[in-house]
Amino acid sequence: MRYWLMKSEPDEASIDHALAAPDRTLPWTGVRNYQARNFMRDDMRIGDGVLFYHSSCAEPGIAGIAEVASGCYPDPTQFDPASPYHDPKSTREQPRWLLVDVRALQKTRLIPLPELRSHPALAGMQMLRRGNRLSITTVSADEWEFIVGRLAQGA
DNA sequence: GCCAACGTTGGC
DNA sequence: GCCAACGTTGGC
Repeated sequence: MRYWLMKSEPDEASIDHALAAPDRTLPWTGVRNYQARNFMRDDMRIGDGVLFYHSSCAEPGIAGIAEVASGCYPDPTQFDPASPYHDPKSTREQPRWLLVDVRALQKTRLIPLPELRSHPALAGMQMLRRGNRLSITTVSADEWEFIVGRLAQGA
């Protein structure tokens, strides 16, 4: 069992959107970075824990807990010329981009980015590293325990 | 809107 | 393969 942090812009897909979706599950469309794709392809397993992070918004931070709900499969938006995620270099025979389904488990209180940075226990978090832009990053078991078991209380 | 940091592209 | 130019991310 591994743990992940996945960024989403709440205007597009917030924790509330996920909780309101059928089976509380959203296809995680739009990943267009090879390292993030490879995490989904090579390392994610169904049932892995996910910290649902809101980015590019007024208050960025962790907004909920989720889980990986499917194996990876081609992201259909890459084939859609009308989609902002369209990739003309991708074909159905050889798709470049993959996604997994993510099932929301619970909304937490919003745990803001500055609060995450303030905890020495989280100093090594991949997403807190300087200049990090990856939309999917790894979370250690200790970091998961600290965030889910401590910071997320009082939701 | 600014800008630091990083990834990708493409000419050579 | 190098690397400059360009595009994107994302916090502030």
